[in-house]
Amino acid sequence: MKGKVTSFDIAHVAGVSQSTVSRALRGSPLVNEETRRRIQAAVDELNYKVDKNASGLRAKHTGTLALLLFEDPTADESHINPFFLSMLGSITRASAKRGYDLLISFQQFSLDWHADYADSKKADGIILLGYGDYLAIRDKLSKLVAQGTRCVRWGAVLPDQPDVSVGCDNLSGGYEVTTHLIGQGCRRIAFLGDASSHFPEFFDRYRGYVNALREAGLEPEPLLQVNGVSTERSGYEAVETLLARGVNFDAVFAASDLIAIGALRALGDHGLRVPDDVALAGFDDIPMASFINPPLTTVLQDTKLAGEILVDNLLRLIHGEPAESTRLPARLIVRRSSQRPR
Amino acid sequence: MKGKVTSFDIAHVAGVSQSTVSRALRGSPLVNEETRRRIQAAVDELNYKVDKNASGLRAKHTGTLALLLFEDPTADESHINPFFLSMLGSITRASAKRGYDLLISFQQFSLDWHADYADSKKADGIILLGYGDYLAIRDKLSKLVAQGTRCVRWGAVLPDQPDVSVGCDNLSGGYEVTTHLIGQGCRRIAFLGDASSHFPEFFDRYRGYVNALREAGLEPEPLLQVNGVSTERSGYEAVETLLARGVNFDAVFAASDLIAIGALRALGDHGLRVPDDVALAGFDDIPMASFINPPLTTVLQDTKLAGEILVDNLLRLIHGEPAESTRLPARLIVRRSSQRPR
DNA sequence: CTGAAAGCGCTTACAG
DNA sequence: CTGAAAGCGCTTACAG
Repeated sequence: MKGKVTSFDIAHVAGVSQSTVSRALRGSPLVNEETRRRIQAAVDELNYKVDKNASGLRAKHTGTLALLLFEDPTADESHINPFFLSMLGSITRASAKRGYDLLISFQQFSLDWHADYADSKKADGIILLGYGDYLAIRDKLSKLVAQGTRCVRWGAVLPDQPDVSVGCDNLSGGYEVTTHLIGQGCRRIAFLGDASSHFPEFFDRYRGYVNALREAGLEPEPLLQVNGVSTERSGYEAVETLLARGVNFDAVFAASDLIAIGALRALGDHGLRVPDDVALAGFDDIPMASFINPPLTTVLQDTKLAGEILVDNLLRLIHGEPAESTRLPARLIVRRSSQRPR
Repeated sequence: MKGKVTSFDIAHVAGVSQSTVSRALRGSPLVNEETRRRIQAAVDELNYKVDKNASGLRAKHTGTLALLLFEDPTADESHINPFFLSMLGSITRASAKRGYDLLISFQQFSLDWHADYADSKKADGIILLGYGDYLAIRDKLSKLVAQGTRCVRWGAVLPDQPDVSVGCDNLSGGYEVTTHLIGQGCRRIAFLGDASSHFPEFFDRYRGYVNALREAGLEPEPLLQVNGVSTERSGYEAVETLLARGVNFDAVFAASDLIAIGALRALGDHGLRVPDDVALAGFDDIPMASFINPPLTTVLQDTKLAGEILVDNLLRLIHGEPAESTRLPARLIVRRSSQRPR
């Protein structure tokens, strides 16, 4: 077909200079209303679109945001954590609403993800999303920020972090779940999930759990905590570890819903009924949580709000404005899995 | 900080011309091994990345693919169909593996999605994904293809379609589900989902259902078919419609798992047990399908393979090679929801 | 195998 | 309010 239509073609049709076309299209106030109208007419007629590469090259910004979804390498490759999937949906909508495109990329946690995006001018800023070893990426984060890369992270809000993050109030979430389990009469509550500063979100949930126990006059037992990442398999194995230890427990607080779902299976396979023999609770409120049997008690994180704040903070950074890390409220959702017979 | 590092900086450090740097980086065979090594060293040292905007502008391609996920406007806004989410995951991985970035965009079905992407040179080609009224977008598809836009679609493979698509064998999927239900002793099988050429995937599933019925000497009854889109709400309402019609049924074949899940709830709310009173089957095998109670009989579509073929076909189109529409096998997964007591 | 040079389509000072 | 012109950082004929 005929060559691509450029701003020069528009200029020709509208009887103005190319500079004026560019100004009009960028919404500059310096353009006469009548002129603007003529240009718009030509644009519509020729179905013209600004070439993003050219404008990006010249103006040094791209109008796109990059979402790096990094996954724990131990996770099952074929399924993405549903929780991140809903974050992804909400981030996509939030950026679209603000006129930005979203580039998405799945990263193995181990790879050199930091250099990839903003550096090559594909995006104006990046959003980091995923579970993983925080301590392992901390230095990269610092370097990124020092280099002037605009980035925001979904995850724990820590006192001395180098970057801007948005996360949920994991501490109070963990506290509420545990308090609820105690209220159901549980006294020996296991915690399934890593509990170290490598995984600060899980750690905060764990600390909330410890706080609740202590408040009720209970002491946390090391044998009741089993490390694990956010996968069903990990949850399944954690329960088997617990069982192999021969320790008694009347409730399981899983650090994520995926862990809880795996735990539920393992409990069932070992003849333990939920909630009759063991009360169970998770964290995240993924869509599946309300569909499993019994429906899972868990903690809802507001992904819609999170996506919007993440994008807003990133845009603020891009525009050179200050942005603050934000901790979103966590809301306990009680379902059947934790309701003990009285 | 110091200005951005460009290919000229690399040329300077490596002691060659900028053209040679560009050639080396693009993998041209015209570059001496030793020269290439020097250039690579300089690239590593300065942490240089090719500017995508500049290369895209010059070379007229972007190295990115766009994924347009369009949703039925009637669908619940906050949740994306889990099936498309897994397609999204597999498409993302497939494009990454082939060195392309993925731009994603959620479109309201009604909007002017066709013009948005390839036109503005943001992507080399687009992938269309989503349920929706096929007849309504057909003209747009034709126009797109006529304009020379490279695009592939996930969906029904139709005899006279203007574009290249990849879909599953919905006809045989529908046939197998229905045959299975008949094998369980069901004789009055309801079909929940639109059955018209507006929704060719559902329609093919319906036609498979009809074929299976006829083969068994049963005649499809209009009263046993209820229109609906792929949402839980729609499934819930479809069952209520069925009940309101006062028609007898001993099985429900839902055109998608989401519909089946809604139907399951409605059946339960009306005191009907699955599978004892009514056998139930869905389509898609979303992750939830195996977690609900009872686990759902459904049809598995291989999303991993689908994503790869979609991307491969699109790249073929981009490179000016011919690409063929592909129909993927559908596999019946029998779970408890359809197993009638004998 | 390598270099000098044109040009991709914009944006944005600069000069009216 | 508008135009002429420079230049963003590459790729790719063209000429050795």
